Amino acid sequence: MEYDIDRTQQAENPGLTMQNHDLTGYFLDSSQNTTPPTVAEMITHKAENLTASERKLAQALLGNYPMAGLETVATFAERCGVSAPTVLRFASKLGFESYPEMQARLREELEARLQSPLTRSALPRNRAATGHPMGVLLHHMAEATISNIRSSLANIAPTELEGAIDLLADRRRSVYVLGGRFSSALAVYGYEHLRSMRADVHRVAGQSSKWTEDLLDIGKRDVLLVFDVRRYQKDVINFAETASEQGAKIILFTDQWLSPIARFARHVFPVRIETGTTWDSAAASTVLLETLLEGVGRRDPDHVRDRIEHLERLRRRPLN
Amino acid sequence: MEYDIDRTQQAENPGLTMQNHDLTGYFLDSSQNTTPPTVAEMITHKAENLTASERKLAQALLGNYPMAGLETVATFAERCGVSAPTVLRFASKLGFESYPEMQARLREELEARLQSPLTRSALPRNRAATGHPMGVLLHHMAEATISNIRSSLANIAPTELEGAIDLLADRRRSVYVLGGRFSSALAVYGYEHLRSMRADVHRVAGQSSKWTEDLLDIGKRDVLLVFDVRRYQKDVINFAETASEQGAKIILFTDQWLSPIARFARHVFPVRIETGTTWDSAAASTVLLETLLEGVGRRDPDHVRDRIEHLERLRRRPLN
DNA sequence: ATGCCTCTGTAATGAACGTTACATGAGACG
DNA sequence: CGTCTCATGTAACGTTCATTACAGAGGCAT
Repeated sequence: MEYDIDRTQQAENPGLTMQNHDLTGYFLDSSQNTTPPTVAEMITHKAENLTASERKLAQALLGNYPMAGLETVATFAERCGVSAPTVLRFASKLGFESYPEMQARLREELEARLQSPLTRSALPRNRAATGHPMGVLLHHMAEATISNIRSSLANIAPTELEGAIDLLADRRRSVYVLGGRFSSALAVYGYEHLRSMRADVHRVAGQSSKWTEDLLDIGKRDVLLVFDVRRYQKDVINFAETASEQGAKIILFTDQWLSPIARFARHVFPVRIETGTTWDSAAASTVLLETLLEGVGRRDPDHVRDRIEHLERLRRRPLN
Repeated sequence: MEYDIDRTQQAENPGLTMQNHDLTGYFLDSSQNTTPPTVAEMITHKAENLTASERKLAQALLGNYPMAGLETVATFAERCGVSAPTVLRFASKLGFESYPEMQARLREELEARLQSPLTRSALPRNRAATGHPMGVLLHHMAEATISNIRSSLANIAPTELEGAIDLLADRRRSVYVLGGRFSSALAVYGYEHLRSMRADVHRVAGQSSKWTEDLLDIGKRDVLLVFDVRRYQKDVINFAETASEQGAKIILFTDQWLSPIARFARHVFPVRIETGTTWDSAAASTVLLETLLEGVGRRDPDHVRDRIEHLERLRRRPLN
């Protein structure tokens, strides 16, 4: 949903430290060569300058890449029959400030590699099949999204879903729905459905300065359904935090790197959002939301049916 | 220099001490299963016995599997908003003697997965089999939606998509976005994206009596992007008809039975919306919309990039 | 409302870690 | 043969880690 200029997310490790949302550097150098070199590349690049012991380390790392480098200094050194300081000198010679920094880089590479097993392979396969570029795009988006849906929903614990349903189906609780810039569409969608199933559903919308008024009423019996994917929005986070402090139960839809709201949330649903294109996708989130809503509806089908019938009757008699 | 076979140095007591965590039933029923259960499976197995905080950890780990579990206790805890001891209790409840032991297991899984190049994403396979009703629902929704996406996008003519992209990417045209009750979420989503890519995008929203004011300005150079699925909304149809009479080009997202708007529309995108549940699904429409938006973005990537960069710069300088 | 019990965070502790300074050893060249 | 240099290991340091004990908080049944 948020524009993800930096499609290959290993560049700045989006979730761990969401420190700077500065994307200027990316734009300026314009070319597509923005991904930092992999550790493997760094090794081959520096290969000639390595000493004998360091070459042993290099070979071991490349041979069991990248897992060997994710172990402790002592273990890695022991495995290769060298001492700990040699490992540190090795890392430093590659250009890292510290050993943990090298590990962080290795982890990022690994994460990127694990995240898109299907996404990456989807595009090359069908290029021949449909000659038209738009046909290719259609197919790519379909497959990427399907991959996201599969892996997202497979990773949702049924009991977790059930817990969220319990909260939303509890008619004694008020429900507040909130989303960020792009995820507000999900908020709208969830709001309209909940509204058709139960009373006392509120949408937190408009200028964020007006949200404060909603905070007035949120108490410990209430539920906040909030959508927040990268890049996580400050105002949304603050709202959730305050609501949490006032005792509200929070249900969070976010991406796999977890919005900071996850800290206050009672139920967290991480969803895959990448499609290998410029923008992130809301499709998998939509499916999960629909699943959640369906679950809410099934909790008390009679009540929902009566309510919708009532609504239909009212619609037939217009106000003006 | 030789690799140490016994990589996990705590293997001195291979399993003697983990008797108290009862896994016997689990091991026995799975026939010739010689490989130890994955951590993911252990989580699923113990899901019901987990406390609220522990469930957050479980969700986070499954959502970013298995990298999240390879971080330090403190980091993992911080990300999920729980304390370090909770993480340790979580690991212990899963049946591990210590946190590093769980990490070792995760590493082994990862290593095994990396070695086979055609790694099927190991995760999605097992969840549907769990008898939990919510697990069944999740699986059903996922498969139904996937089927919708496949058949919807396969039936979209690439040239039709391209025509719509041409209209939306043409910056000389104004764009108006409109949706019905439930499809307004799609309208919001499309609006926000278009808005970030180009100027002169308008959302037709609020009370339908106020829509008339928008009609004042809509002329034959303009584009109406409208979402209308069953049950087709009278006010939306009327708006589209009038816009059409004033010469606006209409792009319609609808379901396979076609909203009446299809008769005035220049580009019609019918999407499957049925999932066999109480409500229709917007997921396939979302994917198609995202495809369309991606296409618009690619039409003039430099302009989009500059615009977003500008937006970022403005964001960094808040108004108040 | 009251008391019990489970869940959860705080704070302290010992161990393991990455890191550094320094000593030792091997090889190169005069 | 001596000395200089670079590679490497040893040992000690401060830091960060996982872990544990304990006390407070929150929910639930009575």
